[in-house]
Amino acid sequence: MKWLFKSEPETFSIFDLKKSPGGKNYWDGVRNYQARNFLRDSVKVGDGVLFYHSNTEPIGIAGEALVVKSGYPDPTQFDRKSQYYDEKATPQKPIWYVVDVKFIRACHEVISLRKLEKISALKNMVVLKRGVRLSIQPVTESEWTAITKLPEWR
DNA sequence: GCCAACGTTGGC
DNA sequence: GCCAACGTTGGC
Repeated sequence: MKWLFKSEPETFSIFDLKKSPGGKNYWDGVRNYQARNFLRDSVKVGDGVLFYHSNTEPIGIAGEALVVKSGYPDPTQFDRKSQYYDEKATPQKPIWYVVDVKFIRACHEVISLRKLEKISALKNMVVLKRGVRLSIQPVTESEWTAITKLPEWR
C-alpha cells in the first residue's frame, strides 16, 4: 500500500530522515488511535510513504520514504524523559507503535497544498479534506501515481 | 454511554 | 498567534 505521513519539520523533516544513519529512522510520537492502528496493523515493509510537512511554510509533500520495518512498540512510550512517555504503557502491554522508514528522495521543490488542491486526480485525497488531522493516511495507487510524476521531484 | 470541558492539530 | 475542527477525558 501507499501512505502519507505528516510531520512538523521543526520536529522531524525529510532532511532529518536523510541525515539519519543509513537514511533510516523510526516514526515515533504517534498518539492517536486511528493512526496507531494503521502503524500496528496495516503499514508493511515495501510500502511507499509520502513525507508531508505540516504547520510550516511551505506546507506540502516534501519527499518520499520507504517502509523497511513494520509495526513494533514505540520505545518513547516507556522513556520517562521523552515528551511521548505514557505511564499507562508497559513492555508487556504497549499502547503505541512505530514503523521504520528509509529516505528515498526529497522533492526538489515542496509540492504545496495549493498545488495539490488544483490536481483533479487528487480531489478525494484524505489530506485535502477539511478538518482531517489524521497523521498516518492511506494513499490510493492513482493518487500516488499522480503525485510521483509531478515535476517537483526532479 | 452521554456529553461538556478540555487539549491538540494544523492551516491561515 | 488565532481559532475551527477534531479527539480524549472523566463525571454522572
